[in-house]
Formats: sequence, C-alpha cells, structure tokens
Amino acid sequence: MEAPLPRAFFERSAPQVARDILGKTLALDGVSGRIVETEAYLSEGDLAAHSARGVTPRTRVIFGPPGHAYVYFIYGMYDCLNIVCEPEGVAGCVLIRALEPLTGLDRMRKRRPAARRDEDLANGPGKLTRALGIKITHNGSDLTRGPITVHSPEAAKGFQIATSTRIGITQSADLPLRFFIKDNPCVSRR
DNA sequence: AGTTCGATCGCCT
DNA sequence: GGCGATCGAACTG
Repeated sequence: MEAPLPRAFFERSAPQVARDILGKTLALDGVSGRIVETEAYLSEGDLAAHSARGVTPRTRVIFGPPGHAYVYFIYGMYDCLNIVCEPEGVAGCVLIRALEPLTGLDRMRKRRPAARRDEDLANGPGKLTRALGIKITHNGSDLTRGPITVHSPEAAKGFQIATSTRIGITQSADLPLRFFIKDNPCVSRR
C-alpha cells in the first residue's frame, strides 16, 4: 500500500474533495474498501451541515485542520465518518457514504452479519463504519498518520461520476452535493 | 430539566 | 413503503 494522501489533498473545497476522493481506498487495520459514494457539506449557506450553527463540542473538529476524521453518533446506534476539508478555521467536510469492499472481507462479514451479499457490507454510511470498525473514538483522528488512512489505488480504474441531491436531509435539500460512481453496485441508492 | 429530532438501518407488511 | 430501535446534541424555559 502506498503512502496516505497528503494533507494538501484535503485542504480544498468540500465538493472538490468529494469528487476527487471517489475511487480512492479507505483503510483501517487491514480492512479496506474503494470509496464509491460521498456527500459534501459546505462552510457557508448549507443548513444541513452540522457546522452551520457554529463551533460546539461536537462540531469542533470540522473547524480544525483538514485531513482529520469527523465521526458522529446518530440515531442512537450508528457512527458516520466524515473527512474534514478546507484550511484550518474554515468548516466543510465530506461524508463517506459507501465502499466497495477490497480487503478483509472475512472481518467485514463478522461485523456485519445482516449483510446477505458482499455488496451490502459497506453500502451505507452506518454500514461502512461498522464494517471497518470505525467508532466515535476515532473522532479527530489524523488520516495522514493513521490508523485510518486514504490511499490512491495501485491501478486506477476509469469511471463516470454521477451527481444528485443528498440523502436523508430536510434543510438545504436541493443542493447537488452527492457524488457517486455511476453503475457501481455498492452505491447506497441509484 | 425536559423535549425534540436526527447526514440510518433492518425488519415488517 | 412504513416504522421502531435507541440516545446524544442542541434548543427551550
């Protein structure tokens, strides 16, 4: 596995990072997957962003330096992984919504017994954190140092990027900030 | 201190 | 397609 993506990769606008990170590899402790679906959350004019109402104990890391994990606990059961973007002091992050499993499938299956097919192991934001073992304790983790890392794949595959509105939000719901690899079977929704 | 509701998932009909 | 699980963050008073 090659070196993790450098901090400069993440020190850009959230929509830019959300597009460019498609096809990259997310890894933790030998378990990894190809990022096939993301959503961008903006620093300004985005009421759906957790950072929209300023710095709180929860949203603190979103305003911190880029390339760190923002992990939050939702619906009493699920952890969701975001990657902090933009220069330090500016909010903005990318929600990782789905992975195509690459390595460590046996461990993913143990952690996700409800998944009937391998495509279902990590095809949702709550599913992929469970499949990889990502929890709230990883909040603030530096992705350029690990243990959670993002890499360019050894051999890049060609793919088309599709865009849509974001899933599961009620405010700022019309912004086209969801990005996914077209026709990939591990995307959470068409 | 109490209330509301959520960037979800899986099971039920 | 609908809904319950399950609990913390944020807001109200």
